[in-house]
Amino acid sequence: MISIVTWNVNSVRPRLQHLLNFLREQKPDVVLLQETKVENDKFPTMEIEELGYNIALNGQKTYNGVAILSRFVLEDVQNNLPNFADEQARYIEAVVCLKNSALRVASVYVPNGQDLASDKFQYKMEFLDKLRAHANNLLELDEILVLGGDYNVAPEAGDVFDPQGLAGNICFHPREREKLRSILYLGLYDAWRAKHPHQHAYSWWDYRGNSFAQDKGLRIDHLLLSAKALDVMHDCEIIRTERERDTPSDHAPVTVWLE
DNA sequence: ATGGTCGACAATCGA
Repeated sequence: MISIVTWNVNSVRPRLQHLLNFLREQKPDVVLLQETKVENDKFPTMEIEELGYNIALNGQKTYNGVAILSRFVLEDVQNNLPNFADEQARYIEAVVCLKNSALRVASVYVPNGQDLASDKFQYKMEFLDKLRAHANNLLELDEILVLGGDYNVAPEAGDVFDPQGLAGNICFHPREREKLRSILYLGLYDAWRAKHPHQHAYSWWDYRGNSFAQDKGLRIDHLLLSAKALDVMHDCEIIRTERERDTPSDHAPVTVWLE
């Protein structure tokens, strides 16, 4: 059994103790981090390596930044989508070398988009288009593939606390949901939803307005699995307890276990 | 009622 986690940590440095405790307690095999908000030479590499992890980084100052932590050797590390000259560090991909097979993973940080009138929304649409094109190429390899990350899109009504009230809002707008579906229709599967067809649960809660206490959240952090990965999925859970801690990230980790 | 709360960074900006 191997476990793969996606977690938007909202800056790795103030979250380091939470992250190290998570690694010690849960002992995940692979961790896909988003919003590390730090350049590579300032990433807490030593502390994480001491716990037995290999690290691949695509860091950036102040904003964005993604990383892969792995108990197994990482090969073929790819920073940024190969078909998209992006100045923002939002994508890193690698092959995880298992004993008798290989697994390809990516950590994805889809732009937030701000609001529909913003040019940041156009950038979000373009990023999702480029991610779709690259995912289509990856699927041709017919591998065990896990594209984990903060997609900043809640797929369906059951993934938001107020589907009517949020219908036109960023992260739940029909245009974003359509783009996410276009990626899923390539043959990728939302691991958590596959395991919990009828449940309502969230992975992100705004710091503002006491949102977590009222469970006013969105499920925007996803582990998208190729068919071969879904075939061997054992479980998938949102680790809500991480959001309950003092000074948490606004996102909870999501873990998938593969046999 | 464009508020509210974080993080980075040093006055606002992004989320």
